[in-house]
Amino acid sequence: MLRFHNTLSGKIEDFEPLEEGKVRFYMCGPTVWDYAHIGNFRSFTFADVLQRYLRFKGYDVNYVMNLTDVDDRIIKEAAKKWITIDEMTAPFIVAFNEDMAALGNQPPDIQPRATEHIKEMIDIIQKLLDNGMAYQSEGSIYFRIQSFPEYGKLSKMNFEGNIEGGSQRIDTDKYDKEDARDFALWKLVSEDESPGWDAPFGRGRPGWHIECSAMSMKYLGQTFDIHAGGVDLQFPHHENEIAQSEGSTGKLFSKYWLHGEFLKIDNNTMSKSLGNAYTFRDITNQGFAPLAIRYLLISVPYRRQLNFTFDGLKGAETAVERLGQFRRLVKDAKTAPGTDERVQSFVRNSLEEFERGLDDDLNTSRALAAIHNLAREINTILTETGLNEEDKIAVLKAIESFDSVLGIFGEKPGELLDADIKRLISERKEARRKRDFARSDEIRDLLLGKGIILEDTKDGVRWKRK
RNA sequence: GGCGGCGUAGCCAAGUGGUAAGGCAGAGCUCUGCAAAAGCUUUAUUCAUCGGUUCGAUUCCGAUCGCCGCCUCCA
Repeated sequence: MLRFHNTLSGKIEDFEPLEEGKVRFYMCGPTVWDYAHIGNFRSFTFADVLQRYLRFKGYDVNYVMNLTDVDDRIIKEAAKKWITIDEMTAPFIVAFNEDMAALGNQPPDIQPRATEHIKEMIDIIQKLLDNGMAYQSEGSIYFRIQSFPEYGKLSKMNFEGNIEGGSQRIDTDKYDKEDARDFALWKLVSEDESPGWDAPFGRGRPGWHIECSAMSMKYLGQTFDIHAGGVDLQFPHHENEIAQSEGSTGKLFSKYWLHGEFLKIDNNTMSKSLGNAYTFRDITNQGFAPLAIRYLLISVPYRRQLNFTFDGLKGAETAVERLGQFRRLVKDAKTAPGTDERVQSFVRNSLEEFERGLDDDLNTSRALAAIHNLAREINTILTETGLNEEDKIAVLKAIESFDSVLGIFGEKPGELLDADIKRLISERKEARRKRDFARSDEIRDLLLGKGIILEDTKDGVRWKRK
């Protein structure tokens, strides 16, 4: 039974989708005005693991991740450069999707863009105006928080005490709002100002939060199963989404809310001023494999902060190599017919433990431990007695199951060797047979220079790329 | 100031009211022409500190210290 920590209740809950066998899942995507940093990619990678795991469990999943392509920063940047919003965001959208693919994250079923859903936003705002939950002030439209008593149910913040006694004062005079907490749904822009969209309540542009309400409900319905995002979005973004959506429909917005923690870098805050707000590209440019980054990002369960270090990344690289190697060893293993109950039970146990781990609020640490334990056990058998045919099939099937969810075994060993290299390998084999080790080593060095590492095993020579 | 999270071996970390998963690094061994790979063994009388509850706490409660996040704009 799959269980999640639901931010809404603050508790671990059994997962029961609204509709049998179907899961409607919305993930808050990136703001495409800059390269996303590695903390964001951790959230997106967990969304991917969740999405994959739901499918693994047999659910029919509709997975939506939006692109935020309109906000004040984008508008200002675009204006500064005298380009349109589309021109401004296009390279970052391309880069984001490239990075996601490199990280092994599957594309969402739908990737809607805010700028293409202005009409849906206007409709929601109109409903809120009609039912008195929004008001116009100086041309802009604000959400009236007083009209939504449940405000704060997600972030569980005590606004009363905070505003009066806290050190964080809100200067109400600064705004033309009835209540300091009220937030903008629609911001007035003048006729000549760009960009702007015409709405029955005046030309303007959307506030930040309204886009996710509009896009999630359009593609998933007024009530859907899972809404996820990074912790940074919990307040105010998600709190406001709930207010707008439930205010306009009168129905529950999302049943489960999941929030992924960011990371610490060397036990420190990740921040631009400290110079450690790495983007995915910063890290791959240092030569680290995307697969190792993926492994590191999911090596700690999503609700815990991961301490990101380059030492840890090197460790992840080794671990990932070992797993890929494990699959290759099993695949290449010569087998005897038949089956061994001991192996079959190793496989069963590790699959069970893998699922138990992921069922437990997506505990990827547990799932990884199950995989490593199987790898060790099978490796032992491989060197000591060898695998039987049916056991080999079972092990490979288990690996495919693990990989379909976590995606950490890397690519299948390719048959990318060109004829030249193949010829050299067979020449070396012949040299070794004649015990001409000088020539043998010469060839090995030659291939090493081409980035091919040769290893002699009892089943023959094996190669891998550097 | 308010709210929340965390502090487990050299490093990254899982976990539980009954005595510590997994990974990386290190050490020893097996195998090997050499190397590599792989395997095996090994590495926390102890889970920030101090009290309390309990037959028993790393796990529950309280305090202290340290780290991280949110509470303001913009997303």
